[in-house]
Amino acid sequence: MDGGVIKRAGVTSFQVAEHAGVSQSAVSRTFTPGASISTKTRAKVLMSAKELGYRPNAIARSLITSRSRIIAVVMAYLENLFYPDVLEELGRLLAAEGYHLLLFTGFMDRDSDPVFDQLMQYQVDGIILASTSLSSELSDECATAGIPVVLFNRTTERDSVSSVTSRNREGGRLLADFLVAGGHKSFGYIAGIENSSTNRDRLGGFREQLLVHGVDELVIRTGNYSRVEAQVAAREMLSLPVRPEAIFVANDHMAVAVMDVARYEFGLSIPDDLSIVGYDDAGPARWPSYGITSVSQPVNEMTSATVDILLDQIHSGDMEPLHRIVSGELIVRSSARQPAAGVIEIDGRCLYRPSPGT
Amino acid sequence: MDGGVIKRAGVTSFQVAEHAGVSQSAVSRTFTPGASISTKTRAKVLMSAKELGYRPNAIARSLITSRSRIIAVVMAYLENLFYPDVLEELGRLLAAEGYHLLLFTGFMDRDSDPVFDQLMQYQVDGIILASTSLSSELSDECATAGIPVVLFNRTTERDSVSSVTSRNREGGRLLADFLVAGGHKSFGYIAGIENSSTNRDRLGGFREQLLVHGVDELVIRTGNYSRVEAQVAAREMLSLPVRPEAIFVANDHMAVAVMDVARYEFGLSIPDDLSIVGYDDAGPARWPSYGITSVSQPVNEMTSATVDILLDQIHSGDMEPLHRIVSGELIVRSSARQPAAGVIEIDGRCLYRPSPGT
DNA sequence: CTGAAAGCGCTTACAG
DNA sequence: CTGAAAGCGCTTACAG
Repeated sequence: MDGGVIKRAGVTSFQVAEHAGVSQSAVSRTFTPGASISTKTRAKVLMSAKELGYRPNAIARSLITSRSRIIAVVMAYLENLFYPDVLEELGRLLAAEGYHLLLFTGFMDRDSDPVFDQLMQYQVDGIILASTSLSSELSDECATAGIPVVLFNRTTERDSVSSVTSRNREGGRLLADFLVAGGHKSFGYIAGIENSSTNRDRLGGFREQLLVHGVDELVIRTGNYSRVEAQVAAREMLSLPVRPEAIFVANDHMAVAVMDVARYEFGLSIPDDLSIVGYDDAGPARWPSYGITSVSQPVNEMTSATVDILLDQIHSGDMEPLHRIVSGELIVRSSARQPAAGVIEIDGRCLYRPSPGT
Repeated sequence: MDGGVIKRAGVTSFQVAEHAGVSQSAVSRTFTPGASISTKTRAKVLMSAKELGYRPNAIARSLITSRSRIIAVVMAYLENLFYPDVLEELGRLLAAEGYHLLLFTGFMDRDSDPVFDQLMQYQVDGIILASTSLSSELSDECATAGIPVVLFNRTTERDSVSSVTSRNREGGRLLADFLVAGGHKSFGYIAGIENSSTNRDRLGGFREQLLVHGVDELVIRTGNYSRVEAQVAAREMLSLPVRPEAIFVANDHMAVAVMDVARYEFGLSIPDDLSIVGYDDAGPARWPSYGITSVSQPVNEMTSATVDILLDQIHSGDMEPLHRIVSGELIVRSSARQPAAGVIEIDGRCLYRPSPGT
């Protein structure tokens, strides 16, 4: 099946031991931090190792220690720059702790069950699921096996996995406040994947707070966090006999597509003819040609919380699920009409922080 | 050092064998495609395996076969959407062949030597280096060890590693033709990393062909393929007493930043006041708010060439370096003034293909 | 087709 | 501190 597969010969600890005139154990101890070995023996081994080009075989080590130092990262899709950002940061954090990252992608709009077998076969020490989930059975299996799982930017009612999210509901509320304060009267929402927790919470908060302001109408179309579907959704919404004055697009990735449809297919000027707000504060939102007013999801905070939880659980063996929720800010840029009050500047960023009671 | 590390107990082939009343060898053969095993035995094993929740241990398999089925992918940076695209496609292609992807990032502007040890310890079967390289010694070490290395979107004079690139020199030439035909008289170039082959070739071709057209002046600033540095370079170039009429930015990722500086810091209208062309045909180039005229680097062709070379060499053991060069197209959009002739539409894409001899 | 056995390259009690 | 030895969970000649 594999055609002719050629075996490679590597230098082993036995060869180094022989060359250095010590036992194989001594070689192993030299490369095991904290093992008891004299400086002299260690030096001899190190010399021989260098001369022979020896490198410990991590696979053999994994087999005996039952620890691979590999973390599986399953990322639904990379099309949205938010995720490459997250991925790069996760890589950095894991590398700093001596862990390696086995990447699986392409699970947009469905759970990660199809790769579960693969990653379990590789004896990964932990699993990070970004924008994707796992069936209950598989989650439970991980818990039983003592393999921690952290959902990133998604959460679940089930209790066997941890999660790291931001305050999506508050974010949705804040955007409603912002748009109402900006004088808008009619509203649209372009949804992400409908049963994702992010989408539910952002929409929930938005709608809830609109209601507080006495608005009970909201036009909804679904973009499933996909660029192409968001375009379709935008075309539909903008073709309505009465088009909403302001649209909340469930993430910046889709908001970019929606802005382009509004500008180049409908000839609308943003924010004069139409206000658009997004979510994530992802790369393109910060590029002036889009300049999207957006609620941030702090990548650094979210990734380090993820890695913290994961490594803590690996080291403690305690599988008690943790749910960390971080706070974002409403970053004000040029894609939506601004309210008269509440926009303040901090560290060069414009934030919307309405004073309580207004 | 690791705190208390808890060992996990997994189901082994021995347990399955016992449960099924067969030998451990039979269990192994059941999970080895092509191994000689009777349908009946196989069925028994499969039942027991399912009942016990057995999964072959890929780490143990790797140790005995000297094949990890892991490919290391070292990617300089993910900030440029071209690379996440490439990464997703590589993941798809490798998964289809039963390989897994160990990701290393963060090697912008330098070679990948720092992670070399890590990836060798994991006994990877092959290495893909995207926009980064390896020192000669390490490249040679891979060749000796029989581990194929493919450079993606970078090439080298050294002969011990393979490479996949596009016709960067031709691309540079074509852009010169395009801009000259568009009536521009003065030109700028915002460079990528100066000693990268992509930068050298794009600039070389561009300059060469400008010369053919009798233009020997070219203003150059360096952006090192970084967004921030490209902004600085753009500010400098646009502040010149006589600003170039057309700028070739060495990739689309930087071109986006340059356009925003031109538009929002210098109040220039594109392409009326300034023409900009880029390279890659990366995501944002296709977004109408940028609409960058750009030479494409076909992701699918380049990634499949990369995986083909790698897997061929893994299976054949033949380390003879291969250099595959694929062709791109000049995709015409709205960021640069168009020539009167030579722009044609094919499959809904506007391409620049000057008829020979004009 | 099947099983007993050797061995992949390590770590880690155990005894000294 | 050091070495001999067991064993991690598999694959694969080898003999039947």
